[in-house]
Amino acid sequence: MSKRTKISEILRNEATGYEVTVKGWVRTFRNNQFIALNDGSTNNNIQIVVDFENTPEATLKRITTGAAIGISGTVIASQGKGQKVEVKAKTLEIIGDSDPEKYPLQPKKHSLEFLREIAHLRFRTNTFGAVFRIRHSLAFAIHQFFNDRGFVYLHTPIITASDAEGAGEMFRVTTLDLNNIPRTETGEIDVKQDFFGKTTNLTVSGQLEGELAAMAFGEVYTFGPTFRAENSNTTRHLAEFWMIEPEMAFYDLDDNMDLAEALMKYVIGYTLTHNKEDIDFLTQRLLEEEKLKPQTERSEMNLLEKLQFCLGNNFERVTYTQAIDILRESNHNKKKKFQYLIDKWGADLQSEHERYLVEKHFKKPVILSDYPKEIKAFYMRQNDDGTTVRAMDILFPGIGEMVGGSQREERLDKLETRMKEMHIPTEELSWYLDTRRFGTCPHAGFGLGFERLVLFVTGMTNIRDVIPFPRTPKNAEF
RNA sequence: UCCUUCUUAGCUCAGCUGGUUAGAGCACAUGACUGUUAAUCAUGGGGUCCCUGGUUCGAGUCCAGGAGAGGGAGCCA
Repeated sequence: MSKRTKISEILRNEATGYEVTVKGWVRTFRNNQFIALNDGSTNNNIQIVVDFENTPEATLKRITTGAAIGISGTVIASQGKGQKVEVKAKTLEIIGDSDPEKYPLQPKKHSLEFLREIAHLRFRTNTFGAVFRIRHSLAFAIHQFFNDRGFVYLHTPIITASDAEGAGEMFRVTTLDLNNIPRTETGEIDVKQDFFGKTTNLTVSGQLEGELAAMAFGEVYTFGPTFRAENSNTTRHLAEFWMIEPEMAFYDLDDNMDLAEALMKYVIGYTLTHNKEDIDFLTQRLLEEEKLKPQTERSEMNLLEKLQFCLGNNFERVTYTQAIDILRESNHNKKKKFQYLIDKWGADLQSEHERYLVEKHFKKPVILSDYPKEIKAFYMRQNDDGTTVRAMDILFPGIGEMVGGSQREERLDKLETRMKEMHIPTEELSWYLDTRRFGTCPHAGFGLGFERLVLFVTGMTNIRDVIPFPRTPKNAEF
């Protein structure tokens, strides 16, 4: 068989009367005659019409759900109603059999939980086909966005020796024999004998390294895997996830917010034009799912409307202090409907509060800024009030924190003082402090959780369904 | 890690106050039909009722412990 044509191409141009070769995987085989074939180029299948009267019985029996087949034939206008064009098969080759008794996917609706257990096959379903094509588009659009603006894509290390970032529990990296750990005279693990001669971990953030490069290139971004050994079992946490971390010299917090908002809108807009079919499919899928819910729990907007709304409206920008006032004055708080009632300034917001602000009060993405310094990291720039820092979180409906960022403290004395207050070893991070010693400047950056972005754009609700092979506590399958 | 719900056929699920042979739809097999859209119709095979222990004449059902999964919380992206 010759070079194959992608199904997306045949369906897109709708032309007829020409010869093609298509290859893909059988979704269903109806009436001993009609194959719904999918090759992953689009969620839509192409209908193959088999001349069953002139095809060996043994071959027909091998056209089963999941089998890989190749067909050469003519693209013709379809006599049926479900599609405009179809391929009338001249030759049909079974490339890879699929035992229908053992193949777990059936032409029916499967639960997401079941598909998660067969993550190696779930790409072959409509839902996951759409999700992972969108995931690809979002990744591509992110690079496009930054490249268009002259940012340098920086690869920060995955193995790191600094454990001073305080961004959560880390995965230890070692080549020591765990059954026979070398000890020092005092009984501690002798890390000098380990591969790097010191304690090393998987990265929890590329931010500190990103800042170093920003002090040379002006604007950089990272996009890579990130690892957190937290024992989190939620629909929005993974032990291994992908994060985008831009870092920009000569930016203040407002510039930072502008960039983050522009990025989000650009990549969402990109998928709306390049993944229209997949988004339409997911929108439909969600609508059907919502039919099962009581009226009151249904969303006001469908997925497509939600994404369009997000593009057409500015994100609401409020300070932490304003947010506390809104929450405190809300009927929800007065009627004591919050599990944690808002009384005094300074407490960290619970996710019920964030959800109230985003989903009930503003009904759109919200950028919260200027948090109390006690609940934020050491590197954030201190405001003149002495109590808040130039931090910002972008909260999205249904997802919560999608972006966390800040203007960085560029003043060496202030930074060192804060590090000492928070017991961050300054000697170990001397290389980081060098940026403040040699040509320091105002700068800012943020971290965007890639899977959370994919969650929002696809309308999926569990983060394990938007990464091919999720790593979570007690689970590293595939 | 905490709270909570769940675990019955390949999948989705029913199984009442404990009762004798555990059901349905889909899938699968066989046959019929042959322009079907998750094709249809007929027939058929298919079960460690998550595991361990207990209560009872009798446990899918009740109790205890364990494992796994879902949802919520904390932590965060």
